[in-house]
Amino acid sequence: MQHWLLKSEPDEFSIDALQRVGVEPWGGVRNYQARNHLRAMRKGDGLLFYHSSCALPGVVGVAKVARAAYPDPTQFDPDSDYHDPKSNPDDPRWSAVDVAFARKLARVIVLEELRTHAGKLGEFALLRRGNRLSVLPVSAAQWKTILALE
DNA sequence: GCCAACGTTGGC
DNA sequence: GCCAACGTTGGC
Repeated sequence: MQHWLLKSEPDEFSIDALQRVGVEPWGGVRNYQARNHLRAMRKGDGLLFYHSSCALPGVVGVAKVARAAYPDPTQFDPDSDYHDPKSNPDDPRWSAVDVAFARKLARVIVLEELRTHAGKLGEFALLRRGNRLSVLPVSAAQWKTILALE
């Protein structure tokens, strides 16, 4: 099983919102590196759910990949904010996956706390300066370390 | 609201 | 293919 971290702005879509709907299509990603991570996901992969651009940025829950990558329908929807007129329907540029709620953490593991464990976490894209990717790979060791903080 | 990081765009 | 301009992200 592989592991990933998904960022979401809680004002847009929070862990509570994911809990309510159960399964959510994860689309609208318009960055090639993040897209490639989506495409590498397999059904059953573990996901850390991270709240960004908020008062307490940090890991708030665990989710799973419910469906591997498929063409993101929003790229072909002229009414969508994520519409991409340059995407070719015969070779879609953007992908989505389905994300299933697993559980909320007992407490928020805030970014600040993760930084204090930078040594144990090793090379971790989330802790790098200027990190702007919304989908990041997480190693098995990092997964274990982060959840052990809970 | 500020600012650093950095991806994308478009002129040349 | 280079590079300046611009837009977006996200922590603070």
